[in-house]
Amino acid sequence: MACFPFTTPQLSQFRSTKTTKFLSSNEPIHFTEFNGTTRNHQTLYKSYFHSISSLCKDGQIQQAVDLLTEMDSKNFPVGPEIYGEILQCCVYERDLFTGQQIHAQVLKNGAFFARNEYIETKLVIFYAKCGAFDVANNLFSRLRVKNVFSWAAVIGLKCRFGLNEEALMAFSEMQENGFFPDNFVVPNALKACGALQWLGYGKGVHGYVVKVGFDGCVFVASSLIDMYGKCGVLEDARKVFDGMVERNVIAWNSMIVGYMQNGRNEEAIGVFCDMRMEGVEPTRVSISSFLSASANLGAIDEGKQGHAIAVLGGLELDNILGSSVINFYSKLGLIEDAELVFVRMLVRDVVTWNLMISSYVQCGLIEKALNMCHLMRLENLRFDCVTLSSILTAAANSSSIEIGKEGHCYCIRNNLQSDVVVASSIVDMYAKCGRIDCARQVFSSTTNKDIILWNTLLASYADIGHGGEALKLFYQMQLESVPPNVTSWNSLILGFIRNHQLNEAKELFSQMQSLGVHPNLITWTTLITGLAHNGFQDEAVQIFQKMQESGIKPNTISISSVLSACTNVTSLPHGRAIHGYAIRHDLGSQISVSTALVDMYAKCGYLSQAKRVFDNTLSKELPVYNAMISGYALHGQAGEALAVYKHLEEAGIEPDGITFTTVLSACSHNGLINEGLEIFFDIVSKHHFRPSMEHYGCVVSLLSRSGNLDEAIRLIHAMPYEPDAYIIGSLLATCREHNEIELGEHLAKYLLELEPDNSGNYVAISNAYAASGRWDKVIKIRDLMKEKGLKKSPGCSWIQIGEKLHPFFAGDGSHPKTKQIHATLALLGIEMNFSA
DNA sequence: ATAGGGTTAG
Repeated sequence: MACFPFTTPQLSQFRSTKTTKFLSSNEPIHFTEFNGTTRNHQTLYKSYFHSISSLCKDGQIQQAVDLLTEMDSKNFPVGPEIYGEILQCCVYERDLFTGQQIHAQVLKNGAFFARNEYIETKLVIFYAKCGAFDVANNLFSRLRVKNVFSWAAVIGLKCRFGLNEEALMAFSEMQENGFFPDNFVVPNALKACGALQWLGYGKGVHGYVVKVGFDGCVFVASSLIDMYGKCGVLEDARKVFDGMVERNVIAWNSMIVGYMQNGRNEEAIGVFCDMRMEGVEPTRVSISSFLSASANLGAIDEGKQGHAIAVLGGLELDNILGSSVINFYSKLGLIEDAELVFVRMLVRDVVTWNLMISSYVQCGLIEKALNMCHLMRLENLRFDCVTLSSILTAAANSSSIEIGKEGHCYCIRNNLQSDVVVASSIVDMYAKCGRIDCARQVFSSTTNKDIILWNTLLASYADIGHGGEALKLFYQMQLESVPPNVTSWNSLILGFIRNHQLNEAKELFSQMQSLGVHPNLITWTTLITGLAHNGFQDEAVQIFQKMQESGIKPNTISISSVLSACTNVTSLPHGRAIHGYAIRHDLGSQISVSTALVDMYAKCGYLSQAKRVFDNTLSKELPVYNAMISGYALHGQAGEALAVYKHLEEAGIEPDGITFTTVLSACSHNGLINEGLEIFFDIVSKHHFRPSMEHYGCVVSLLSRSGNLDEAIRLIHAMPYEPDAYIIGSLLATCREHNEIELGEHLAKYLLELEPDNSGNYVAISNAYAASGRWDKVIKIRDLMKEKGLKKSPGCSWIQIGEKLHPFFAGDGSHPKTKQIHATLALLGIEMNFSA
């Protein structure tokens, strides 16, 4: 029998008026059932109740409990409403412990209380709100009389535990049992629909809302906007939003969030602006969503204004808003600003730290990232999945297997390796550290493989040119019901390109289209780069044009890629046209484009034009210097190459191995012995760089070309590498020029012992003989090769010039370079015959 | 009722 006049948790929304409302109501208080009730008792009871109520209202829960204990010790009868009041206070304070004490007292007082509908409902609500999942559900299932409020409590609980399906099942069940959902449960149901993206169910709830007239409730309307937003149906979200008579800031925020989370960042920013125009004060939610949208668009001015609005509005930088600001600055590469915000934040949680760590990793500042991890530990915060995936990415990008293994071990110890994102990072780390075997092992031991995990391994095989293995994986993923997406296809294509199987790559490209998978910018760029690097320059340019015809706009990477195909005089006009396109689309000053342009003009022999682009490049980075230096080196202008190298040093940019190789080879080809040696010494003493075999090779060739054969040989002995075929070959080449026949024979013998099956060595030896006019030896070497069944590397064949046989990088006529070579020789008036 | 971080392809 219900004995308490109101049992509405809804009234909790009007907490401050509740007790007065009760005391002024005319409803009877049913404590006549207690013995010896008198007028006096009633007054005293009322004053106890009033005191407990006020204490509860002020959150003085312990004092309220003390009064309750006092009543109990005086054997003063306690009515259900007092327990209810204290329980409600426990709900507010999320005080599970005290609530449990009250529950115990209720049980102690016997069946009247324990089986009181009001108290039972309150207990369900109490346990539900305190997140005691099992207790709340058990009590609920044992309720004799369920009502809208207890249903609402368990549905809300299931929602908070992310059990959205269960929540909706309960929502349906309550209706089947004849209860009509009120406007307090509906938002929970809608939230579950949004989380599950169950648009149909959500629309059903919307229908119900309209039917019973809840659509005027801002809570319900905001939830509808959120639900449609989460389901990606922004048009319907907008309709609800536009139809609202009165909008509160949450409705505005839901609309902004909806657009932002669906990648419609411009519209999110638009709604934010409308909101300000209407004079609605943005909250932290509005600003953090606005900042996310700005970050996604790279909208630097908007985002900075958002930060300013937050500051001016006096909004405290809590974890979430602070993280959004940091995210904005770091996504725009403004890492110093992100650091400033981070330092000024008063509280920092694991997300804030993770953001800084991943920002550093993305900027390649591995040391700083690891230092952040260290500081984070000092603040007693534990690494989570996100921290580890950033650390593993750092290890992958710097090929640091030691850090990678440490990260992997940490994951195993802390059970993080079952997270698919972490698993993908581990697989990628091992692959990028050259341990494809470990990558495969981790992949196999991961139970829940998602498409990204499959794609990670696929990309790993592709990267090392194992197209066949990639293809196997591609079939296997389909057998395991993971349909490949465009990224999978891209890796598959890349796998064959890396193995120089261009026809297979092109075949896959058309296959994917006939299967209805649309190539994206990356697919096209992969193909363009592959064609350009394998001698199919013209086709690369054609593919670039086809890409534009298919409506895909090139970005800086695809432009750089196609420019790398325009490196001969025939394709230069295309290159110039693309240069124009880049300028028209404001991409001409992008560093990667400038670099490609410098490279293109330099390779085509237009050095002054290359220099012009180089000089007009504002913030120069190492690659553009390297392109310029190698351009001069290629055309024998060692002096100019050295000048650019000096410029680079003055700019305070640290050269890399490629810089040294180009500048050393320029010196070597032009006999600039002093300059070359000086640079070689600088590599070690000034740049603290370990010279590679290539660097030694350049100096060996520099020394031997200038006649210092003894010095060259001494250097070979002194270097910390076993001499490779290239270095011996370069020495061999100069032996003939200096008539060092005996040394040459020695080197040739060494070369064949070193790699008896490398056809390149036979070519080098034969070239050396050709240089000294020993055509008989050239023929002998060719016969030796035939005897051993060795084939020349693709693109190299014997060319007969007059009576003389030369090994030549000319091919059998099918190689794309053939045409070029044909033209070059024709210019020299040389007629030629190719032989296989 | 609304808000923040990590993984794959050029």
